[in-house]
Amino acid sequence: MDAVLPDQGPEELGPARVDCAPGGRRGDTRVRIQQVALELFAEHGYERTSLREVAERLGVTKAALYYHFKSKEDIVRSFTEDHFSRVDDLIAWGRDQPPGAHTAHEVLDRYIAIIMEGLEVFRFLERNQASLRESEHGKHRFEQFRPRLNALIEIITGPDAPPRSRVRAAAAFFAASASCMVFTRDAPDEADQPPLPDRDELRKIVLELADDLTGDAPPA
Amino acid sequence: MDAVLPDQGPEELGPARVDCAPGGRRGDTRVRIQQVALELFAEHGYERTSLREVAERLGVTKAALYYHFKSKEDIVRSFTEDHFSRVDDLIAWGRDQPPGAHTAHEVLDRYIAIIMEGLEVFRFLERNQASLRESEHGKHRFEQFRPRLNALIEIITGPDAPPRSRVRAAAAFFAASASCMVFTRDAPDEADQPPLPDRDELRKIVLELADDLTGDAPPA
DNA sequence: GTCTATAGACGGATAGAC
DNA sequence: GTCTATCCGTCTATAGAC
Repeated sequence: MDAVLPDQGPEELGPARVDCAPGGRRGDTRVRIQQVALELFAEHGYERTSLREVAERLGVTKAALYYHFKSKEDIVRSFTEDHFSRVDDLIAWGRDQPPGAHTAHEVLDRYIAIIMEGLEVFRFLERNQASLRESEHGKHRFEQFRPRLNALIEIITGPDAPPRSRVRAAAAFFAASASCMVFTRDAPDEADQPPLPDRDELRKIVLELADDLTGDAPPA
Repeated sequence: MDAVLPDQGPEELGPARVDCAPGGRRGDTRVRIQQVALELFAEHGYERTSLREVAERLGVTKAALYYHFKSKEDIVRSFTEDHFSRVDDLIAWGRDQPPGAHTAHEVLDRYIAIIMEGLEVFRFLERNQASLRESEHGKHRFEQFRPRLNALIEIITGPDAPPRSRVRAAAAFFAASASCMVFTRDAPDEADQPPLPDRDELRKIVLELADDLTGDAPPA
């Protein structure tokens, strides 16, 4: 309902991930809610996960969640806005750079870094696109992928690029993010036959592949 | 609950799309339900779309839907199983071919054809991954993407391929399907600034890009 | 800061008339 | 084949005690 949200909790989620083992410190309830909610929303789906389940997993009641967050959507916003901010910052940075292959490479590299540091959030966004598209009264819930993708494409290709260049640039971002998701262990229980590359290797492979997509000459 | 589903309606959904203009023929209620449900599930999300909405859009009542389909999930199954069958057929075909670059190219080409002919279904699957992951009692609702992706990768790369090849093959499929989705008009209302390539051009661009990802030599 | 209790709405699904 | 009416479950969110 409200347009502005003036930071309504004790502390905000840090750089993408929080470094706390499942030990026993207190005062971190808000963060624990975010972690559990993100995990369940990504694994079982936003709509299919009730706040009762989140609360139970935390050993509290539903009502406790409403002390820390004003709604279910608000929990989502709390861990997605950081991710979107990073992409927005990247777009702003990219627009300030001199156009060319070097900037394109740098943007892809930083984009991949954002994805890999916020993998859980990205997984959630990917798998719940339909739930996040629009709120019940026609207003946008969260700013969408599309405008950001277009902005990133334009940084890579420059303005008024031919369709082929634009599609390939888009493909680079799709391939990069999807590859990071699929070739990273998701739930520990899944028995994937093929062995996964470690994260550094994966990152190198993905960056190379994205460069191949954006860097080459027009067709013969 | 039941494992087998012995075809429980008048006619089954034809090859991906049905050729009927919005005229006034009858006896097609089952197909109209599928079309409307698919459209709403893809646009607003599976969980967020109630059967009441589907029925209202069709000018019938909820109960009428239950004459044609035994549950909400069953509607989804009716238009997704055809899509998955096509992919499974492609996998079977690919395994019968002699391994090599030519087969890889053919598989990618046919995969892209499947995506582009069933774009609405694919859009639905993509945007509702979380809803389709598992049913409430731990059983798989629909066979998943992952095993099929692995099978396709192995056809492209051969068995025991190094991570780099596997990631690039996967990226080819991701990039191909996502590009088809994004560079095809979705809802007619959206005002996309950049002009879209026509479908034949898009298909050529996407196939070329997928070939680039799978076809080249190992790194220097 | 967390609890109990409940309001209030809406969902999927079914029974049975026509 | 479609309708009316309804059952029963679950959900988000809130009120108010401690």
